[in-house]
Amino acid sequence: MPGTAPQSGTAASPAPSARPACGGQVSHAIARVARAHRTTAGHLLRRLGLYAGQELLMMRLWEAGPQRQSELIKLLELDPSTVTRMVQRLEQAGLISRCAHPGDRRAVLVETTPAGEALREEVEQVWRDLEERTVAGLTEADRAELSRLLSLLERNLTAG
Amino acid sequence: MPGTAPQSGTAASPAPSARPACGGQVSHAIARVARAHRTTAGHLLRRLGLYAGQELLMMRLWEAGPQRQSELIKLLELDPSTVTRMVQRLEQAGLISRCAHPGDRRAVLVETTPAGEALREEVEQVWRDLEERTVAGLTEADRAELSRLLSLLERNLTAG
DNA sequence: TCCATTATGTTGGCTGGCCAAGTAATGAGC
DNA sequence: GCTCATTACTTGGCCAGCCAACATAATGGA
Repeated sequence: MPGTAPQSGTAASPAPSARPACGGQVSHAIARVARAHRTTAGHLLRRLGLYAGQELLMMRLWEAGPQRQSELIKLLELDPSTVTRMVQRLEQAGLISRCAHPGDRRAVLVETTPAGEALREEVEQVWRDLEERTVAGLTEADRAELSRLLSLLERNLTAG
Repeated sequence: MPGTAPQSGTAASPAPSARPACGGQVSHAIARVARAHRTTAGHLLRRLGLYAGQELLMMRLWEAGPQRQSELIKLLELDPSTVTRMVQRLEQAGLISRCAHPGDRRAVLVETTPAGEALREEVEQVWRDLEERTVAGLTEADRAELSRLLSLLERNLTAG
């Protein structure tokens, strides 16, 4: 019961939100970490004129070059409608351009503009900073272990 | 300046064989796991008439009883506007009710309705299922290690 | 050749979540 | 009492992301 002495004070010696067993130990932790992570990324990216999530699309284009939207959807594992709108906004922002696919009139080819290309270094720097900040204080062994465990979780959660 | 060098001071000894480390090893993993986790939770909750995120608010109310909105904001670490709308929707769904705080005419007291209370067991079961599914195949030691590492990440990311 | 199936993308509608700006009530200081 | 900062909450606007329904185009089979 949280009713016991919620009166702030000095008792907060351990972790701030000391939340003993309330069912979803790891689940809660994942959710909290992920939100903080996304928020941090969002703040860093906003100075570049991007919103969290958009940088992943740009990164794919930088790495793999012009692609059809369907390819981006597969790679990013997003809903088609999400990518459609993201592409629309990035196009309006002048960072990417769309053109018809020669040979498949259904498809849309997406590619970066010079302005989009110009962001590459900064965005990659943001991600390096973010990663560094995220795993600060962890040993190499810790990082490897964390990657291993997260991979297991991802397999668990994408299986069904 | 950052030229073409692989950057990063720490040696990337772990083979970047298949998935070339594009900067955010852990960052990417966190993002992917969290999205899968949230999506899974969303699917499970939808059968109960809830959206991902709403269950956390309900859980707080179940555990701590009627509360002012400002308290929920602090506990959930959400933006005030987010909570306002979440509360509006949950009220419209008949799961919670709002009433004026006696003694502070600014504040709003939020409490569960019988319909909201009736969801408690099912939602808690969903979270148990979700947790079980998330950490399936991990040993007790793995789970403890994962919790420890995630706590460190959270501290890193909420520090700034 | 024609038709059903599949692939590609779009729009509408709904949510969580944030920021910025604004209203109303409280409380501290003078 | 009066002023002013703080607190509590709301609204408008914007984004990511999902589902459902849709129109178009390519493909495969009869």
